[in-house]
Amino acid sequence: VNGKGRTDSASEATTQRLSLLLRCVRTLEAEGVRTISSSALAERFGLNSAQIRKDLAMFGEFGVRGVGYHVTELKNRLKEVMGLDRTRVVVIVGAGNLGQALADSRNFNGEGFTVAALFDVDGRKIGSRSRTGVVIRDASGIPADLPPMGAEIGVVAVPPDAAVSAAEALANGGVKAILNFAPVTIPPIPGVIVKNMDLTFFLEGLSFQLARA
Amino acid sequence: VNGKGRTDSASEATTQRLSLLLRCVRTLEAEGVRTISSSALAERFGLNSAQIRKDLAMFGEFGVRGVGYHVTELKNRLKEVMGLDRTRVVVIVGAGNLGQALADSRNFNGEGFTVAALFDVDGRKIGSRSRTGVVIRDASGIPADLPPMGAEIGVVAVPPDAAVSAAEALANGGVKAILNFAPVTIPPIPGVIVKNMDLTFFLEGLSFQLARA
DNA sequence: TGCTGTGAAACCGTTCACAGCT
DNA sequence: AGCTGTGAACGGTTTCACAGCA
Repeated sequence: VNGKGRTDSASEATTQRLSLLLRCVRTLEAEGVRTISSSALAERFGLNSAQIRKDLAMFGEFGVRGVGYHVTELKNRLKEVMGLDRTRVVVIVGAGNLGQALADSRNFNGEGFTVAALFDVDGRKIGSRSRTGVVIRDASGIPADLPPMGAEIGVVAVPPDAAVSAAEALANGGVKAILNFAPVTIPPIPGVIVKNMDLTFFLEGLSFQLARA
Repeated sequence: VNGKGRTDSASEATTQRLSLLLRCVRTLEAEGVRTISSSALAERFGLNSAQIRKDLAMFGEFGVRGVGYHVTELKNRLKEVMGLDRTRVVVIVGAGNLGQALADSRNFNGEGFTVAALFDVDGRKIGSRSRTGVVIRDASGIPADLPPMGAEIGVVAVPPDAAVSAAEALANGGVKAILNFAPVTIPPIPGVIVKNMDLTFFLEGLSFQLARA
């Protein structure tokens, strides 16, 4: 809640739409488009113009009546609102296939994020590096190692039975948000945002839809 | 829509809850619990009992008044309803880090799914196998190779600019559902269910929440 | 008595439609 | 004239509360 009376909720769905919107705006900017109306945006990317306006209105008035939105300004405002105007440090627990894939991925590096380290319990992996050079450290050092790195986001990419303790170690190390890939519900941790990205749910969701098609 | 007047919608949220419920029920079964009421289930796993009953009621009446649900029966009914009582064949396009991680993952194998093949354009990878033995084939053979495998689900794990054509190739090969990991919107394909699992959205979502905490 | 299944109520997010600014 | 920003209507989902069955 801020002083101007806007900015209340910001639901899950809104959040996703803002990410999508940012991607669209980047595309437009790359094409050299200077200005765009909510309806043109909606038509181009298959969205709803009223919803775009509602979503944006949450963060102030940065459209120009009779004209639309200035593309570059819109992009910067979105990045700012989403906290992408600075780089956040990410650490990943679990240097298995998935953990290394994430550490090396474009998503987890450029544009607001850097992966500072991988952590694992496997002595053979500790000390080596991922393909793009992210160091693999000993998982027992998590609470002590994170503060100097300034890690804000922790990713859990370990087997199910190790997930909860990995999350706790990350929380002890001071991360403020956790992205969990293990098919396990992480119990709530005070002061930490936990987001589950359970791949099982997505696959089972598809299966479910296929079963009733 | 079926003959008994139930089974209409089944929203996204419902679908996810059913997956979660199945996981909970499996846990209970492993603990040897024979029977459980919706309120006990709700309390144990932090859910809402009325919602559990509503979700289940969509698929018939399999609770016992005054008692609750029989755990094993509930599990079997859920598996059936979600189409997990048989094994679906999955193929993955993109044998990079992520593709291989998925091919070898527990999620994508046991419990209703098997990964039959990986596909890639890189000649050095073609013909080799993933760590757990999934063959890597030439991506140009997708449309021809899929039908004999009986592939129903395709996973897109390629760089952004190759994602749309990968999805089209999968559709031509006859898959009925696609799970897309590339940060690109796949245009709708008639007769194919497309689900986007954009990792960028999840990370940006966390950043957004951190920015306003 | 105890719990399910379900109509009714409350809630939330989306869409509509227009007043008002440029 | 054109488009934003927004109050009001709508539709869907969640929660409540209870009738009815074991």
